[in-house]
Amino acid sequence: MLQIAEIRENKDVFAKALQKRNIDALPLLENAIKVDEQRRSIQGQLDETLAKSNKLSKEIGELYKSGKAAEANELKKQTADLKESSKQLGDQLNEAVVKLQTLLYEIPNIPQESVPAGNTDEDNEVVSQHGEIPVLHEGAKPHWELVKDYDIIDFELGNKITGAGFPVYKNKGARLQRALINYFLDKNTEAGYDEMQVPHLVNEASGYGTGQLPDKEGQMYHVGVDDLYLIPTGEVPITNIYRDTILEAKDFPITMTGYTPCFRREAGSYGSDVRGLNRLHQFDKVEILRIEHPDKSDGALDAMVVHVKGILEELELPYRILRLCGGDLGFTSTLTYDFEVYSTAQEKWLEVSSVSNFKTFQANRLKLRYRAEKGTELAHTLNGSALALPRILASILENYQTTDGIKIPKVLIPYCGFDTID
RNA sequence: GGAGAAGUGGCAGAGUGGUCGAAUGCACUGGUCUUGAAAACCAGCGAGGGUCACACCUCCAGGGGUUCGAAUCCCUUCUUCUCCGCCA
Repeated sequence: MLQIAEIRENKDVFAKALQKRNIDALPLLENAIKVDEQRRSIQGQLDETLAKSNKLSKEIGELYKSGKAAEANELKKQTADLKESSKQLGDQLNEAVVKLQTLLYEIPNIPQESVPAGNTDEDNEVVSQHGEIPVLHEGAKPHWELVKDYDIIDFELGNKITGAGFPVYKNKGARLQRALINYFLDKNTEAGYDEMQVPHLVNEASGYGTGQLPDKEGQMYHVGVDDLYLIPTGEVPITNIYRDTILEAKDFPITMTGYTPCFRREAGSYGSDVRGLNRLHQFDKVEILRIEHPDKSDGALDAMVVHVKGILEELELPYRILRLCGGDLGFTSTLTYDFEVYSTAQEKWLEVSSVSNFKTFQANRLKLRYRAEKGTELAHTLNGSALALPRILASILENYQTTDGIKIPKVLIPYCGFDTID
């Protein structure tokens, strides 16, 4: 959520930057400013009323103490009006605050200068491409056939137990899955990220903190009886560790990693995009997060990109890096790099990581600040996947297939304990 | 799940209807002293709104209520602790 004080000062700049998202934000911003003015005016009146009644109350107290009960009772009569109007003003203030809040929730984050203009994922800018796209043997198959042939992932079983999008990983498939999680966590902790193991269900406040609520409510599974949400990403619980926190400047940077399953309803998805492992209701992901001083967040994003590159290089998968265009940029992000791995058998690029700088957008909701020279300032938050499992798994299976079985990438062999799936 | 107790500033811990945004100690910051450090002493030190800056307003787990006035009384939710029960 943007800060109203910032909006007040940078209305036109913000509106211009938001054009990259193909929205005309000026009316939204102006409306927010208007409501904020109302809010401040009401607040002023309320404060004045409260100041008066505070003063009266003090006088009444002193009169009682000095035994002048009659005079005190006289003053009491004056408080009734004040009480009534402060109640009314309080209600009005509340209304204005909620209204402002609602408006602010609707305004997405300001894209950075470098974000390219564009509408859809076709307009994303390819920053770089790496690795060799392998030439597969005759009759190479997409992963959903391979997993059947080798009996390592069973979608039908998942259907039986739960429903579509909840696969069962079997034997070497399960082992490879575990290997990937451990490998990713090791890479991240070697790079200095502190490993966290967090709850997989979160409360409403956490959902608001990272921005899943109120707008993406439909994407999360909700446990009604206990009013808890299954996490759609580890970002939610891990970032919320620092909700309502004031850091010291020396605490920066805070770097964390964690493995969690992720649960997404994916309402409205269909077609070949959801085939096999391409889109699931439950999947595994290892996440990296950083909390940074505002001066350092741009550099931190670059460092995260380098880190994810390193992992993909080790896995020897062909990949490319995209800078998301304004139309494809997530609501809460100022700048996002997507990593896509090439699936040779499907002949398409699969997104395996998304690395973003949210600047103060999440921190404002989280009330995540640090002590600055004077007062407190909002910190910057960043996160990225390092990495999401299913599509990495899919591309390993597809790109490493041979007529003698599926080879395991060298770095994973020690984690798996085997070098071929056959 | 049942019974009881409790939730106050970074931490510890006073405060049970007015002068309390809150004693005191620790921690922290600045200063004096010292060759330097420690100790001692002096000063400062929560957050949010508001203002050019003050003033002023709000916040003592969350929400609601009583009262001229609430950290303090009442209701409710949450959390923690103790005992009992159940249990991976």
